Amino acid sequence: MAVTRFAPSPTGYLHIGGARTALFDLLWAKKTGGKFVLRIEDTDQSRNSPTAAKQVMDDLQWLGIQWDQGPQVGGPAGPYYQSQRLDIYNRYIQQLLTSGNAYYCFDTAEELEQMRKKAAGNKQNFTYPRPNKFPDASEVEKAKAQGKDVMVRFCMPAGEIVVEDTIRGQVKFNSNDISDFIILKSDGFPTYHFACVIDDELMGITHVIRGQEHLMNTPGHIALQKALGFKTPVYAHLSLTVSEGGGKMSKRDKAKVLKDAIKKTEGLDKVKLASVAQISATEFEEFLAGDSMPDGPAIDLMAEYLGIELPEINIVDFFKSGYLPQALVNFIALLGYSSPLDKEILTLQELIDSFDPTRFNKTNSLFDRKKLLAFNMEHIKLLSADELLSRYKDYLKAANSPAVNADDILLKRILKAGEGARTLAEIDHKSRFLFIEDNKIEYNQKDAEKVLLKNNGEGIAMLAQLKEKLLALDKISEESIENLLRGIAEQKQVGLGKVAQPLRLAICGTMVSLPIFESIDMLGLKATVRRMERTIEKFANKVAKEIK
RNA sequence: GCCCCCAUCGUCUAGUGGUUAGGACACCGGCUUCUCAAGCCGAUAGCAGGGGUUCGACUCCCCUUGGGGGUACCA
Repeated sequence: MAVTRFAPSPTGYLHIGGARTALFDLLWAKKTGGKFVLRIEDTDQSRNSPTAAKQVMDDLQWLGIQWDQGPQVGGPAGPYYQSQRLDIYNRYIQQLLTSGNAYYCFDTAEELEQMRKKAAGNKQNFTYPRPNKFPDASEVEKAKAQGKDVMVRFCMPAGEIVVEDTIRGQVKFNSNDISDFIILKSDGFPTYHFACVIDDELMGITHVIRGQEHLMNTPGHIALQKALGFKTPVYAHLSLTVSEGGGKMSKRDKAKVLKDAIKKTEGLDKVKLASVAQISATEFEEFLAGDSMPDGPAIDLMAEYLGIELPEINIVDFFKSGYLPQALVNFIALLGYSSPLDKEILTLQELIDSFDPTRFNKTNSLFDRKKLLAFNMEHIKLLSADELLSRYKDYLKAANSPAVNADDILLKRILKAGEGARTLAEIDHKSRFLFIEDNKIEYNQKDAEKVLLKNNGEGIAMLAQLKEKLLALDKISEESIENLLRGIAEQKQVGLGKVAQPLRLAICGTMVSLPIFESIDMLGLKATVRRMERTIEKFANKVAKEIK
């Protein structure tokens, strides 16, 4: 019976790394018949956005990762927002202060910076110089009166600390390397290290599953647990997901692509761009110049304005690109973990039922988008027609597709005709022609050249003949259209392509669409003919010119 | 700099002293084909390097190299 928790800090959308951690939290809890707790770690007043917690929860739910205890659903150990638990933390701070395991300090950021520089100059790892005598109440009062910042640090005990990690085995740390870290900030909020230890105990968390970036924090947490008389949970530090460029996969990957694009764009209106992104000119310049990155939607807003595509990092990015949550869940579950089942395409339920915590591996993994695409295709095939339809409608809405208002029957036909697509976006793009007015079709010049104009305009000639025969058809159906087109091809001793491609170009403007018979049937005879006529009209004189 | 983690095909991985080192995705070739996909068939491809231990190392130990993480009044 494992009680696990996912503890995001609400600074933006849920990203792929967080989703993976949450997934394994869920798998572990469900497999053992335990509970999965969601806790919002909003102890950084400057970085938390009020909407982010909601976004994170929406994303989790979209993925099908539902928590048993936490915001929206409640539970025995609430509240589940850390910002609402300040009085609890304060009680434990007092306990530590009284027992001599913590002490006040008053350093400014500048003073700390100086100490760090000095340590670096000596090629030494910086650890906070613990005072021989801890400041007493009167000194605290004095510091407060002088307007100084007051923080509380944890007194790191001496000796070796061993982390027993399910994935990594024993990892040993020397306490001398670990600084007396701050547990209470000058704004009265606890730091992550403190709040998480308190809450894990109070919420009965038995298994802490988190990214490897937290491994170094663990000895400090264990020391804290000992000082407080808490139990130490089972730890499992997950290998990280890295991106092609190397480095932990994060929104920095998006920032990099965006920055490069901005630098390449000539005559760019930077003031306008900053305003689009809803950031100040200073923030914008800092973003361009260095490593700083605006929080929130700024990066996506700029990319949208510039019309460039950024790599998907956040869960919503994948949603908007036409991925299925089932595919995403399946894919990230197989990063740093392998299923005991002898297949790779797995449902969430299969993942839960077969979950085996000994099957994690220690190596970082690269997020391979091509493989995700393949998984997505398989999961599209796995869905029932109704499930697919429902997902597709959600997608169309998110993608602002003109197909949003189409009725279910048409959408189902499109979905059927689009079988084999790798993303919902592909299906949408291949069927956009159905939702454009006849006279708004834009022709791809290269494609038109190839199928209409080449060989003295044989494509145009084909269209003219086709039009007559299509009109003569007494009953239009996929079958009758297919028979007609195949008949013509046979009669003329040419491949079906010679007949179908000009037709496709006439109705879609491009050489890529859903299969031609279905396409025409869905479009309808009248619209098809109108588009053919328009195409003939538009290109006939070009053919004449070429013949000259 | 210091601390910590890691190392099997291009990628995700199986493998726990004796295997023809297996699968999936990608790539390449072929078939199929009304486009893009899809489908079918096939091929190429891997134990980072060096020392040990052992009758025997992909597997255990050490070193080197490489990659990653941490080094905040962020989480």
